[in-house]
Amino acid sequence: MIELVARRFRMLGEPYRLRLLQVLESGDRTVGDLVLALGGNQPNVSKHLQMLHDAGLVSRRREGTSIYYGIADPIVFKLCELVCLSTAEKAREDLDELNAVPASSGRTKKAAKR
Amino acid sequence: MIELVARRFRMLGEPYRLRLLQVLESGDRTVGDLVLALGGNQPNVSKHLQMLHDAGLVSRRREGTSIYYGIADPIVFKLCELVCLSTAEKAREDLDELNAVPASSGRTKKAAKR
DNA sequence: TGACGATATTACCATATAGTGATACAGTTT
DNA sequence: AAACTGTATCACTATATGGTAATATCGTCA
Repeated sequence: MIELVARRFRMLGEPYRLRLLQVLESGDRTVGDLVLALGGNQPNVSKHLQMLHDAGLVSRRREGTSIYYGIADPIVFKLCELVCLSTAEKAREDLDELNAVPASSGRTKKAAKR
Repeated sequence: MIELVARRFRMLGEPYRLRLLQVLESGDRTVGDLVLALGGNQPNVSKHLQMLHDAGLVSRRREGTSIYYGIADPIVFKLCELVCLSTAEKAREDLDELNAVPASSGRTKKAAKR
């Protein structure tokens, strides 16, 4: 069970796949559309889409010679929203922490506390 | 930005790390505790904890010679809950789909529609 | 200070995964 | 059926990642 959950997170742990999902959020697209929208070559896009489909995150339907992919599980966006918020907050904290060390450029105190 | 979000998802895409977080949900633990609780060797556990700490998901505090790790960002559990629900649902659907093909053992109709 | 317990780091190997070019396959049109 | 378009698959390489053993580091206590 944990293995399945981890696998799902891994699907979202790839920037290109996140961008694919991001484009699909505005509506179904063909493989060609996605290649044009994001760059990269077609086999790679197909491979990522295949993985997302196997994981049940995107849907697939044939229309003539084209194949349209779409979001199958909207949970993706809830997840991304949560992670975005949390990530942004951490980034802000990291900045504050840097500013909290008003020392000059060189290694002034200790590099960190380990 | 997308890179950071993806990195965060990747942190959750490893079964052993999910189990670490699962144990930490019930309270802070030392590295030794976690080694005992989950098995595996100490360097590996330390490495995973280090990664989780770098990602801002767990906290770390020293107490004598021991180091206690704890959950730093409770978002983890919201995420896991969502993914668990969604994963379980997909598993159920997959089962239904299998049952919907009442055919016998061999390849009776088509393997799949590709 | 020297020995000890707890944790971190290093070095290494094995495996998984992403990217890419060539090619195969499916559907359409003629 | 042949040619064409769109998509999937294969084969390969490069890189990233996890597991493990050996070793270093840190804090404590005698």
